[in-house]
Amino acid sequence: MARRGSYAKGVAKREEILERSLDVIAREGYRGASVKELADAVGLSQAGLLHYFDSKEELFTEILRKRDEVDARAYGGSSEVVSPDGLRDGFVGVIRHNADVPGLVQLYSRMAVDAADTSHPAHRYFVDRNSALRASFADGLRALQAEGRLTDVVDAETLARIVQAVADGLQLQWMQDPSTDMAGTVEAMFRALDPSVPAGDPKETS
Amino acid sequence: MARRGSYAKGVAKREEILERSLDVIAREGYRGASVKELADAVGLSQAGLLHYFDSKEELFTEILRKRDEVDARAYGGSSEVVSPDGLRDGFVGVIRHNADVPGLVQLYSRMAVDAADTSHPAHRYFVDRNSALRASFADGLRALQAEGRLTDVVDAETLARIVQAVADGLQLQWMQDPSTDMAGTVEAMFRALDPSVPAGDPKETS
DNA sequence: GTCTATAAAGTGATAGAC
DNA sequence: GTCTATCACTTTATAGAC
Repeated sequence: MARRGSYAKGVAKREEILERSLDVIAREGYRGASVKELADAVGLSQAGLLHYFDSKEELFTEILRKRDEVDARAYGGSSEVVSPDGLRDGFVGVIRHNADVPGLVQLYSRMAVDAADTSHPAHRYFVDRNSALRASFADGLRALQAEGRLTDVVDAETLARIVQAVADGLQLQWMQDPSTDMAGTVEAMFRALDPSVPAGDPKETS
Repeated sequence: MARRGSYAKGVAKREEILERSLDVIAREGYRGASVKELADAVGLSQAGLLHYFDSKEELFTEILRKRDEVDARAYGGSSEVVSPDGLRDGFVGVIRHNADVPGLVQLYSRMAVDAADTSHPAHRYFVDRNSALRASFADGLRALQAEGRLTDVVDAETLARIVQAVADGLQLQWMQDPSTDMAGTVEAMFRALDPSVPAGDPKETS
């Protein structure tokens, strides 16, 4: 950001790098990859890649941002006003999709841990993203509560926090054991929190 | 493990190292600490510390094990047969305690990500621990279901998975923003899943 | 804009003295 | 059992050629 190469061409190349990086990491995985590894995969030298980013940490933070951008386009969860069901389905859709891109899940989780440090470039990214995400969830969940399809024993903000925690926590479980059904479990959670579902007939998860 | 120094004295020293490590990491935090840093903190040279462990990864895995051992003793969640309420309260107790040991939360989360790799020494630790934990949860949750204090719309195994995910996911949120009320949110979750709680009077979280 | 080359600082692990 | 010393690498970042 704010680098002198921020002219049209440089920006385009930057975007291209981020998109290629997403692709490569999604396919080939991320295990604390070095700048050099990513550079090789992207077809640049290490120095050539870092020409576009101030540091490794900034580079990987931007990759996460780009991923959100792509996901938002594909699953429409961010800018538009959508129905509560649309938001819920988009959320589940992203989770289902995540099972196909293990490297990105790993990158996200790893960065989430590293960014606990307030001086990490991704710290602000996570804080902002999480609160925006939760606010958006809370709106959708409030609407579901109003329709009687979600418990109102707990306020929507707290439920949003819980929903987000489930999604992140399931990723950790899934990384250890890829047979974990992330999307199915999230759907089960919504069912469990839906007072309009009749008791006593536990449905199968998958 | 299985090192020739497995005589009484060596074992005792090993235990002492692990306990000191827990203490130091809990207090001073863990940000991908090196063996040397930990060695200094524990009062040994790097080589002196590694004399007791085969590798860095094994060392940190053992620290996690020791932590479970300590927590199990303090919050009695593992070996004994306890009431469903005891198990639930122990669980919430551990979570409340975790807010006082940020370094351990960070170590745990970091290792959970790294151990996604099946060849990581902690991989088996996490797989075993998670399934044991979930089995234990499932038992307790089943009992709660039988008493009508927990939804039976979803089977106990899946609920156990959800509960674990919430705990792990909240840790990530809390690391980014320490004002996150992990224990309170978990309690809210149990309330939200309790069909005997009357609707319509959302209680405050904390 | 991209490269090669290199700096500067770690890392985990091991050999060997004591 | 613990230390010092050192090995063999790897890492990010930067300087400077082209």
